[in-house]
Amino acid sequence: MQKISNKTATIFDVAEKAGVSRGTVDRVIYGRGRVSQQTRDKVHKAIEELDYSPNTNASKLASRKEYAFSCLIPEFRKGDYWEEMNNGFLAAARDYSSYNINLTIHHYDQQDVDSFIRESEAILSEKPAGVIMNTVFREEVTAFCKKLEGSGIPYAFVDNKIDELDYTLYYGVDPYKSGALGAWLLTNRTDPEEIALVRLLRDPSHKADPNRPRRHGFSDYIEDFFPKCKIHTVFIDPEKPGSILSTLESFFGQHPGIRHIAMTNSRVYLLGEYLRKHPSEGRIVIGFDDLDKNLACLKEGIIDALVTRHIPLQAYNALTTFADCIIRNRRPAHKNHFVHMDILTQMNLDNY
Amino acid sequence: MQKISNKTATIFDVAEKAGVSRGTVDRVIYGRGRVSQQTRDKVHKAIEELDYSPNTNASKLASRKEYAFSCLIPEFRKGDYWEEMNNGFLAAARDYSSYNINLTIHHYDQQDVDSFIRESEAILSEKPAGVIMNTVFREEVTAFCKKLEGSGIPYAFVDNKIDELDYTLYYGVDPYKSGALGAWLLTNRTDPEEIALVRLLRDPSHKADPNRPRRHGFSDYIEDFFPKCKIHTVFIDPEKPGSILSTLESFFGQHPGIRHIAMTNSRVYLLGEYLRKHPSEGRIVIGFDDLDKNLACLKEGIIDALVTRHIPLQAYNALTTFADCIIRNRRPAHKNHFVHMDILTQMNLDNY
DNA sequence: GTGAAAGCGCTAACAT
DNA sequence: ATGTTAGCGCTTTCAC
Repeated sequence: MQKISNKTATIFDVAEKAGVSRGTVDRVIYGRGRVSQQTRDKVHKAIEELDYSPNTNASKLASRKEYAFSCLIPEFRKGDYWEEMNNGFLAAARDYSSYNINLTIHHYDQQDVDSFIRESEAILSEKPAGVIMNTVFREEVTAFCKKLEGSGIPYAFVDNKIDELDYTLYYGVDPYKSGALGAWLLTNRTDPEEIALVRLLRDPSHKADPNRPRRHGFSDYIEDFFPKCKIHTVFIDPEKPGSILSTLESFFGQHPGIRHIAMTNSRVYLLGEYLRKHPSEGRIVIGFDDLDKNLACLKEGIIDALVTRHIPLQAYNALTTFADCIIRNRRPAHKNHFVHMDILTQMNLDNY
Repeated sequence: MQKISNKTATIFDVAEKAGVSRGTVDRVIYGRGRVSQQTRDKVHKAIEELDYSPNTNASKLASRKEYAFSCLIPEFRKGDYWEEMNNGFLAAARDYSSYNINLTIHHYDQQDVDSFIRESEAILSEKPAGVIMNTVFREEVTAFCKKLEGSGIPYAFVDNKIDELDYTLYYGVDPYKSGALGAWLLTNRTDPEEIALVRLLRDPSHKADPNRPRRHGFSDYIEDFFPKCKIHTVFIDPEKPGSILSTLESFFGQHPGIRHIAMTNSRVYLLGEYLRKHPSEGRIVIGFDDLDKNLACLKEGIIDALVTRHIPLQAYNALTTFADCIIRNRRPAHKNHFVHMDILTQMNLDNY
């Protein structure tokens, strides 16, 4: 029999033991003011001896300082990947509202660098307590981050990152590994001779290619394990949904031997119409991310597996962890928080 | 651009708007006392109009009532399944200590019904605010729950449940489905002709067989999809680790054609020695639950996949959700909380 | 550099 | 049946 009860020490106990006031203990813990080294030591000693840890409820309740966070992510349409992210941020902001957090989410057009620059300038003028963003435009993100550093504003990355920068926190999967996992799933059942990698046609002028690491993880895996396998790339145009079916019919007409199909972006559901119209025994289709439309395809049985993680949860955790760091004036326990990748199939689709 | 800020209404605002005192609002919200229907309506109206929701930080902080929870689960050795569960409960109790929760965990011997009865009697005499347990001994659990109902003590199940009983909450996977998922994983790569199902030899007198539903899910799947496949059962004795290797060598010596091996309990790591000593190309081994030892086998590559979920998290969520219900005097949003089943392979083992 | 004290929003015991 | 009020443990402003 084990008993857990709960007479935890309070800040008052620490103050008493250290022979100082509660205010001083608070200063020591969070580095909120100048405290003499001597008092600092006494307080740390008392904390240790009492095994004190702050009551977060009281802390949140009493905290009256306002923290403004800015978020800079791609704009989206209903059901898109970034809508899920957005929802996660909103949920975090709501749940942390008792911490006096407010969040401003800025959206930019992934096809338009200028929109990114415009929004990032807007954020700078807001002087937020912290910024959280993804890193599609490498160069511009770097420039923005340097400015943030200049203003002493900490920033965090979600989904992808730029290793060279001094970010506070990263939350996301290892994209390269996720690509490899997708390749494994695709080839687990049967060895591939030819693979179709379906990609999204994007405006050739735009500079972002956020899925590159994942794609490389995918193709490296295939090259390593199936060196004789040929990967065919076919582009479909998400802006012209009506064209997708015929593009695919024409492509697969020319490559009748392909049984393995993958899409390394989040929109494998775009294949739905084609797959439904051309059922094929022994064909395997994999995709990424748990968009509702993707899950529906999985359920329907026209795609076989998804590599994903809880998107909103990732955003939620990123913001709350980042906020905790800033409020507590701390660095995070882990700077890089790699998120576990889930494998989703028809067999374990429920309750996700 | 979206802005989320946070001027949430307080209980004071609600009281003012409804023209009553804060105490009354509290009574209405949590049904803590007698309030006239008229005031009740006024308060509900004010809550609605202000979109009020209680500040949980303040709530937890102010709550001084003590809640004693009792937990009744199997005893365990280091690294066992139930140790993980136990850890989850402990973590929940710690995190909720500011809610004045204390937890008493009772352990019984899964081989010994009497120990279960003894511990359950002890719990009854403790008169806890709630009891959380698993349901290995169907009959005795039922009797115990009836007594709890008689004393007005709510109870929750983890891991498995007895549908007929009036439990407050259940947290766990659908065990039947988890078995089917295991079977799918086992047979995904190659069709099986013969399967070895390795089971634990247990004292024949003991009444518990907690893995039966999972085993049935497993075998039903195989029968459905591979009707010609023969499932061989072999028992190993976990109490005599030294005997396992020879048992398996003898068994597989007699069945040299077997390439598919499954264990539907949590201890697939017990096969480690045999698998390591007898490597075999094209053999597939699957197991259940993310015990550290199982994960090590997965990493080593001697087993191929695990079906699992975050065990401590499941316990954690079960206790915290249950406690919330009791403290708030509410029923849970979902009585049955089916947990998602994760597929773990070498490819997505990291960061789990 | 440090202490004192007024809240934060809520609960629960005590009044009425 | 409803109002009043003293805390819960912490933050933060204001004094010194």
